[in-house]
Amino acid sequence: MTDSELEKFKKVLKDEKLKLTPQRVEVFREVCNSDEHREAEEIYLALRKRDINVSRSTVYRTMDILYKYDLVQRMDIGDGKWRYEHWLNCHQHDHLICIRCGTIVEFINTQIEGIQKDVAEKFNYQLVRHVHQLFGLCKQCQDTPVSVK
Amino acid sequence: MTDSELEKFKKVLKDEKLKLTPQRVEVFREVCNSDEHREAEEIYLALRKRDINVSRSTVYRTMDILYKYDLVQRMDIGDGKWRYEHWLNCHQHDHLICIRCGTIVEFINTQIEGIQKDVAEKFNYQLVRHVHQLFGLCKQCQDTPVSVK
DNA sequence: GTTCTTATTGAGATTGAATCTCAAATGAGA
DNA sequence: TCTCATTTGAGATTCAATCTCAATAAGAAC
Repeated sequence: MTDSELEKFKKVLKDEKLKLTPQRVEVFREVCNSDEHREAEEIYLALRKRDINVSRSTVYRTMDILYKYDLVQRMDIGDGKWRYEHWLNCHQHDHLICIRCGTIVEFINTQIEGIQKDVAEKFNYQLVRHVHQLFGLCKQCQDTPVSVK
Repeated sequence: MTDSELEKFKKVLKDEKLKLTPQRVEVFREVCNSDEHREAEEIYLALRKRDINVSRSTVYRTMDILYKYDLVQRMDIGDGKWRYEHWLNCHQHDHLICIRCGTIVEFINTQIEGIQKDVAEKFNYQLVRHVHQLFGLCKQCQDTPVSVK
């Protein structure tokens, strides 16, 4: 977590009249210091592993705040769990997801962004956000035979 | 539900050694005879409304079969519920979703399909499926002021 | 048509991620 | 330092989906 990230977080809390608590800072730090796409539960467990005591409830509530004020991005790959990734200083990107091992890779394609705008315009929709996920087998999983027990 | 749709369903059941039950046929009929994107619960309620008694469990289980054998398509718009649409004789398409009223519109863009293939290839992923959803405000919701109570 | 076997159904219990409740603790403005 | 609204933690609750299991029914064999 860089100083500027922390300052941005403090500013959001101040602007929204939310309190700066050690728990919120620790949750934000945990998210900033990882490039993974993790579930709330994984973030909670990572904090516990570092002997930082923040309740599950507070992790969920803090993730809601971070998402609401654009300090993290979240994604849903269809398994009923939100996955979070740090978002400050990031560019808009989409995801390639391995259906076997779960590896998530980010991709950027400006051409698609333009087409999306055209499609929305054609249907008279005012575009707000989008979800674009490609599911497949990563190289390693293509080359690894499925284990048979 | 056309005869050919029913025949296709019967063929799948036969091929997979699954039994042709009145409940399964009624669930399939209900899905075929609507162009909406509905949740399992909505399909269950629609059946009840027509005085067709199929349990909630059976609706869920039948939707699993229909999805598994490509007789319906399903989508997840991030609210934790699967939405199903009939799929036979349909072309691959993606969705525009109104974030206020929930209206779902389908769109097809062959250009994006090509780009997706390129992206997957670039990252050495063997593309299996994709999710592409555009969220925004439909024309009507743009023009309707938010009601204040 | 009858019998037999196995799959299917229905009702309710269970799961699991996320949200809610509420008493106790704590920021932060005065 | 005082005050008070906000936040926290622990456990209860929600809700879609899945599981369990006894009763039922499909459909193959005869």
